[in-house]
Amino acid sequence: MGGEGNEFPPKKDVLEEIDAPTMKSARQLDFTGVSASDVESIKPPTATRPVTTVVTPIPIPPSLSHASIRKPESPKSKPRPVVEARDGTTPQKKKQCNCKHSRCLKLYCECFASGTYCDGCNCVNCFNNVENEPARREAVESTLERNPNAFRPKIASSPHGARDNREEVGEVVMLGKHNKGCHCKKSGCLKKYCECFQANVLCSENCRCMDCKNFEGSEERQALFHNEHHYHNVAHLQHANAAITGAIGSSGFASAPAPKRKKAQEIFFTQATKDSSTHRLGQANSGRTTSSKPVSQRGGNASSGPAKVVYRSLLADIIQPQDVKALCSVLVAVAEEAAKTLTEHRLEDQTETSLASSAQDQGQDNDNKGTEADKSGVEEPNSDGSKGRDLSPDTLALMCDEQDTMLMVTASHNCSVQPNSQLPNGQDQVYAEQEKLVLTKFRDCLNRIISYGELRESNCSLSRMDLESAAHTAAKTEPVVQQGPVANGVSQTAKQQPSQLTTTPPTTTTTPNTSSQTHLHKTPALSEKKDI
DNA sequence: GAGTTTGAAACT
DNA sequence: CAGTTTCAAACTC
Repeated sequence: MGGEGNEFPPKKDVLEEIDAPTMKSARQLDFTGVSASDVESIKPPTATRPVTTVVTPIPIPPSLSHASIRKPESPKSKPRPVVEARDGTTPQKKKQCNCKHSRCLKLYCECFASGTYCDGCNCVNCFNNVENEPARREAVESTLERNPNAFRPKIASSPHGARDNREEVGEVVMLGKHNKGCHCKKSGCLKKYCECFQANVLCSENCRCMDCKNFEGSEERQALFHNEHHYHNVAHLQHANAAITGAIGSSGFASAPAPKRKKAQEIFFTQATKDSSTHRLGQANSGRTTSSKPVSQRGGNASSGPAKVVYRSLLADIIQPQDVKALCSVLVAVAEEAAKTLTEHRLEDQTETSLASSAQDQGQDNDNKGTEADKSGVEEPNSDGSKGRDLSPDTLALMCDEQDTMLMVTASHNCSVQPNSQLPNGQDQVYAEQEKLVLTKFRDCLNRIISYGELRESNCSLSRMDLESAAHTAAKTEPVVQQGPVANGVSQTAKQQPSQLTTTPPTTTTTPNTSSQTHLHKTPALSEKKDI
């Protein structure tokens, strides 16, 4: 009838001609091909596991069946071929189903859905076995009729290709995405209810989930992984990273505090259709307020995450991009100044000593100027007219870096920092001195930031103690001071510090916000700026 | 282990 | 296509 039944051949007939060419076989191949190979290749150590039973895909059977089917035979033969699912492709774990009402002939049944016979399952009234092959076939047919992709792997291999190394989170690299996408509403896509999460892939534009936290850069997700897998070392490293990114903080560069980001990002990057963007945005919104963290966490499922520790750097929101820029400017200025004074000294010395050498110096100096000028198309970031007169290579390097970080420009060739190759006699000493100054300055700045972080930390603990002690010893006289460790000079400053900190409950480490930002501006880095 | 929650699949 | 129901896994207690 209607042509080869490319898509939906009349069942009965099909059943009989299945092994024929048409789509059936194609489907099978697809199914087996993908899942099998993928799975096989990805399958972790467990691959060793007795390749037993399961393995076979086969939503359909005739020809294949004999080959692939190992039969249910051994009811217990395979004690949960577990494969912790976190392998990047289709879940690929041969689990034992517990179906009761579906006869294991619907996609509800994992075995059936994965194209395998039930084997050693705990199902009731199971028809997903050789004995009931006819019924099974029929079921397969109708399932395919409903959804031709029903038996195809749900996870498409790395569509984003590039992502690879970016997101490792101490976990298996995430590849691919769910073909259909999930539709989660309450799980935040961080529980196994979520098919994406279960398959260990990030949610994608295919998803229509709400309040999704299964995206690249999601703090919740990372925290989850850390907690789950005890990645001691990695965890530390990533904590550090978190601290760093957190410090650079909300505004300027991506990573803002709001998780729901990824999707939006994806949209931008994929220049996505309005469509998807609305989706994403919708999600973002639907997922409770933007700064939702506190809210969503509490509001969330009672379970609210087994230990959903969301790490937030104490420096979060403190350092703004403009601060970084300012710092760079400062350093450049320092370098310039140092170079100026130092070279002057040097010139004086040299003129006194020998004319000959000075002549040579000048020659090279000119050369340098030439090259530096060349290099520094960059050169006037400060625009204060001081022109990089004699900017050292290091300074130039700094400037290049500055541009790099601030403008995300690949300075590649511009930054061809020639080490210390042909430097005139004393020149390298000047550079060395210059470098020293710059680094010192930079170190100072970092120290201040660090101490500010410590200060904040002590504030937090103080406020915590305050709350507690306030509850206990209400009208007592200043109990505080005894803060253990950091108390020293810090505690004092701490008191002058943001009242907000003392008022905010411990949980609110997540809400530094505006006020704290302003603090920063007058705290470490800034005073620095003023100095200069 | 029982009960609840969740989201996919199936159905209308 | 949207809304509802069914189902089994995931999760909680």
